[in-house]
Amino acid sequence: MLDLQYILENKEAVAQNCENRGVTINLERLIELDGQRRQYIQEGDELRRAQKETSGGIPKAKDQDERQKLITKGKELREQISVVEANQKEVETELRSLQADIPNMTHPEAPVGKTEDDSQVVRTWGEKPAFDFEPLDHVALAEKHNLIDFEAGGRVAGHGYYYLKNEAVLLELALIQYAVETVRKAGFTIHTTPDLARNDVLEGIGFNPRGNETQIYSVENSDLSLVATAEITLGGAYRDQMIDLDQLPILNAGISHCFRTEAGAHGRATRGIYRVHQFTKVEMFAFTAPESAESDKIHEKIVGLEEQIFQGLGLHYQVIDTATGDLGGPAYRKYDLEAWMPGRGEGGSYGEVTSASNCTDYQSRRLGIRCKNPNEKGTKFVHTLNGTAVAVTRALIAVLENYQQADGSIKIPDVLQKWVGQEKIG
RNA sequence: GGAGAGAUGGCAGAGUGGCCGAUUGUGCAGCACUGGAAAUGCUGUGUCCCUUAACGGGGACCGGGGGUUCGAAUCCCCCUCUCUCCGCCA
Repeated sequence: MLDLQYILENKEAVAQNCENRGVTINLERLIELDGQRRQYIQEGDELRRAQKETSGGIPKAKDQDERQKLITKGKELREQISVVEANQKEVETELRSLQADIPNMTHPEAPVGKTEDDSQVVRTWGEKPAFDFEPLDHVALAEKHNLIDFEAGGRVAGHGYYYLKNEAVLLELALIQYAVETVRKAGFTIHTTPDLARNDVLEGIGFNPRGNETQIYSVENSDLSLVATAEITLGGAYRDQMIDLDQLPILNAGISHCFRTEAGAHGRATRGIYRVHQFTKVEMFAFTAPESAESDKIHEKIVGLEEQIFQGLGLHYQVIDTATGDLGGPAYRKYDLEAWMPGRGEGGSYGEVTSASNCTDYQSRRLGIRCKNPNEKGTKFVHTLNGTAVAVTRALIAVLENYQQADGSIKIPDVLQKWVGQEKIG
């Protein structure tokens, strides 16, 4: 969330930003509540001061009469304080809820626009493969080579679940190995992380574990949810921590399963494993010093690594600078890689394979992740960034569809062969 | 799952109802001493909120939440976490 003081001092900019992002917020109400809150704080502080004075005078009271008077006064003060505190709490609850609804500010260079179509292609790499035959989509390819069992997934867990089989399993493991090796060489510390997390961690990262539109599976009779990404666990790992400035940037990466309800996504193009309820992902997560220049630099590094991974796989992609209206709440700027998927839609189309967000201090403020500069007074919230190294299902689609051959076989990308242990499927 | 112990400032560690926002040690910063250092001495040393042009003033915070009391780090209840032992287990 944004800093309350910042919101109040930059009302116009915040309002304009919400407008650009297509988010409606009630700033007037927020300002009103802030005023009420200040008033209650002042009243409460004054009452507490009086209470201290009163109770402090009791041991020094010169006689029983004065003593009793002070005790009576203290009782009255206690009553008054509890009323003021209740009012303050009520106001703060509403205030915090409004505050949490305000999205992060936006990078000045991010393209302004309401929808996905306003996003900009920053650059492209590689070329669409030229087939002298009609390419199949990944579902047909998987069926042909016995790589994915959707029926069993449906029987066991329902629509949106699947079993990988045979070389698809080897490809999953190889993609993970390849991603892990790449980010590790780039200085990221690799982790496996919990697949569940506390709800307040989810909220701190910017996910809402409840409600009709939630993307999150929650565990009944607990305050835990299945994670939608290791971003949640990698970011949450430093909850309420103070990080030394000289330890930054911290570059972490994690392998996790990702669980998504995909509520509200029914009826959209969801053939095969493009949109599923569970997949495996290698995620990068960085904590940086709280300066935009610094987090911008790491943002470029993360996008660069994503590109390195997809270039290594030999997959044509475009880099998208996401438009304001399509940014999630925590993102200050977001780049997506969209790889070419020859079997997607009519005659192929680009499909999102990675996403890299700079969330500045939006997540760290709510998670309480701070750093201290020994040369300055006070503390600051660190900046956080996240990016996909490899989301297995999406990468798998791109590999299968781009590497299909005229003879019906599927070539294994060179960089994965050492882990898959063969050069082609079929 | 059962039994017990614990959670206090960067760290260590006192404190069992008012003299405690907190003794002390250590760490850190500054100053003195020194050719320089060590040692020593002195001074300072948290976070957050409200208020103020500023100096300053006020408030909250002893794992978290509630309660008792005129007054709580201290007493009571609930929760979380950590440690030890037992059980179970990949």
